[in-house]
Amino acid sequence: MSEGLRERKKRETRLRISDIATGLFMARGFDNVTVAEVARAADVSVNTVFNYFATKEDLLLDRTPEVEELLVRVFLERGPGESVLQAVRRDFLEALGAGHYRYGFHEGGDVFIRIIEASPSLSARVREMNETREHRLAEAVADELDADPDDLTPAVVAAQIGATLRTVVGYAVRRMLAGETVEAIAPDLRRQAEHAFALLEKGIGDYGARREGRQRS
Amino acid sequence: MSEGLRERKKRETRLRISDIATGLFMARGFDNVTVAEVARAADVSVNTVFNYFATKEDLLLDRTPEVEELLVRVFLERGPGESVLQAVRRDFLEALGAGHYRYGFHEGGDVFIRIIEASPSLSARVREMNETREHRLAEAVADELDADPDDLTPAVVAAQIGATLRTVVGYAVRRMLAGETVEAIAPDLRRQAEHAFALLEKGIGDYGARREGRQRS
DNA sequence: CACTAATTTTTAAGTCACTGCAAAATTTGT
DNA sequence: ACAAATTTTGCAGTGACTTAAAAATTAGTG
Repeated sequence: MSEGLRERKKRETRLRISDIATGLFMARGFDNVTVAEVARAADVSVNTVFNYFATKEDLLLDRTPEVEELLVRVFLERGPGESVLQAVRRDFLEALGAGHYRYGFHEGGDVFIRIIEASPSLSARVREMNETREHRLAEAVADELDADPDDLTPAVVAAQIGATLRTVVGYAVRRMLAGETVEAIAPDLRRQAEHAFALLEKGIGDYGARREGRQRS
Repeated sequence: MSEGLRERKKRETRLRISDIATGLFMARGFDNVTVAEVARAADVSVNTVFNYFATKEDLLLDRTPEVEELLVRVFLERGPGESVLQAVRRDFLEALGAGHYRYGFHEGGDVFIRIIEASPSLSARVREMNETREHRLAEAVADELDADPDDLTPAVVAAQIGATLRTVVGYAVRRMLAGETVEAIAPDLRRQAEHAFALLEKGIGDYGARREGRQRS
């Protein structure tokens, strides 16, 4: 009784709609494709589309939950003695080195970036995503360090880390929009990231560092 | 030949629409008021409303340009030896002390905050505003220090300052939504701001400090 | 004042995301 | 095979926003 016909069909339909929508968006841009077209191409009614996806933006940005939890995960899985900032920087650089570009959403290359950058509503969505990503991190940090509810430090640190990350990613985005590949940018990007995080680290110090002999993972 | 009838009427009409819209939004919330209602109350057609304001959000957030240039102005007018961060912090604390709450948009008290917080599209607009505010600051800093185009430092610093500011303001907003007045929050807010900026300062140091004998204002 | 050009306002018709609801189709368990 | 639960669809909105052309207003000139 792992999965009934109903569940399977739902999963398939959802995936089909999302895939077809993404394809159309890539081919013609987000704002030049209507939900009705997506529905027609996926052979469902418009209402069914909205049954699976709350907004048109969700058709493309379906993995936002993962992105929003990314920093929390990195924080919770950080090594002994590693500070919040150290963990994020390490994970970012690892991702960069491994070619897994999880910080620029999607491994699809610059196609997604172009779609998002060209659409105001998608850009707005990404900003929202960044915000909640920082809020989640702040929560997690405050929680694990059981900080005083009136202590803004977790929120400040999370926001500053998020700001740094966004700036560095923004740099990469700009160069990718100019036509360069991730591989071509990587060395510069690494340098910029190290510099940007260093700028922040001297201020944050070891705040949030997990104490030795108390680590989780 | 200071101002013809036509210009005066335009100015008046624009102001009337904006004022009436703001009044309606305050009374019944942003999403419970249609543009058609605003138009009817202002005794113009819907198209005239859109003639003056590009979006419904602009009916309320009409002063965004000022907010977006705020940090640039503070930066450009900073005193001798004062760093970017020092200037922003000083201006923020001055505003707080003087009761001029220009960092929490509008002196109207918590009413605006409530309207904005209750409306997703307005919140999105505020996020966008914050972003361009940081971009403007980054531009101005890079410009005045004539930084290398590949130097991310101005952008990183601007983003981190913006993040800090947003966090502190967010703290105030939360307490105001809980019913407290600005005056009641002020002391805590001051302390939090000093702490948050201190957190950042140790990392930023004197970056962006105007060199002695070279100031502008 | 009269008359024309420029500008603003309105009217009308439409697009598109998204909602609510009831009917129809499908799946499930028995 | 039948009834209950669930999913899909059709239909009729709502509301922000666009476009284009007609109508009203204002400006400038003789």
